[in-house]
Amino acid sequence: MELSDFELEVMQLFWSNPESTAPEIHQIITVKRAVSYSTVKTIIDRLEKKGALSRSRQQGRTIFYKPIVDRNQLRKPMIRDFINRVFLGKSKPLVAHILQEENLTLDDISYLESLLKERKKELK
Amino acid sequence: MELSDFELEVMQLFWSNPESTAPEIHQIITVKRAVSYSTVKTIIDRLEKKGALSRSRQQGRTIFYKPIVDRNQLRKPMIRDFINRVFLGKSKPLVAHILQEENLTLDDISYLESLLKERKKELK
DNA sequence: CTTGTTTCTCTACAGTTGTAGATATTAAAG
DNA sequence: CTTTAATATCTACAACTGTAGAGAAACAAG
Repeated sequence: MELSDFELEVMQLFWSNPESTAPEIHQIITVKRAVSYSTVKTIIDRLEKKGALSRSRQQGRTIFYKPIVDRNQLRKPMIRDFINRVFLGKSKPLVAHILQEENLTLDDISYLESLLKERKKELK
Repeated sequence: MELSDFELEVMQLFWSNPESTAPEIHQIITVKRAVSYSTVKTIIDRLEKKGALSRSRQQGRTIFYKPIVDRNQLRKPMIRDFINRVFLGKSKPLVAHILQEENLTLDDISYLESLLKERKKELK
């Protein structure tokens, strides 16, 4: 499933708030930046057409939508694609960059260390 | 600097082969998939217009281009952007996914472990 | 009921992207 | 020199994307 930036942004909101309406999503986005209701509704329509959302129920005129595709399911190919495009397919430099440049708490680090330990065990 | 997928693909080739010509780049891409010379040249023209490439010299009719923007310099905002779009700004789940799902050698793991150790030292 | 408000539907449009043909121009080959 | 091959330039176009207005339809309020 191919999603544009804005489509993905809207999907994120649906994943965080399943069973939402177009006005609600519009409301949330409006807090951060100005965008008209029409625009948001258009994106939702496109997501519906792409099969990423579906109508779950209706209250008066108002339509409730819910995500069809799973967040983690989408993330997987997106990560692979990103690594391919930006890092020539090699994941190590991406991880290295993040470990060096991005904010991580001590807890994060411990957790990631434990993941590495796991992987190491499997490989040996 | 905003680059499309294809533009990025071409830039990758220039980063790997600085001082290349349009026919050369076309040649390389053609090995993997069919695309006409025109198409490739259009992308190169756009990259030049965006200031990502510049003409370095000419041999007869043939123009040599070289990358202006730096690969790592571009990667940085792209990673941030990706984390924002796909992971709501949190880098841990991205790293976690890669550590669990992507191919890593024992050497990769040791290296990443050492990076984590570094970060830990700084945080304490 | 009438009127204002909310929400939906439909249509539109400009910018970007991937795609490539037509044409011009130069270099190479004979 | 003429012909051929290589390269560059210019133009075009359909699909996708972000953007939103106009109008319809239905609900809420008086």
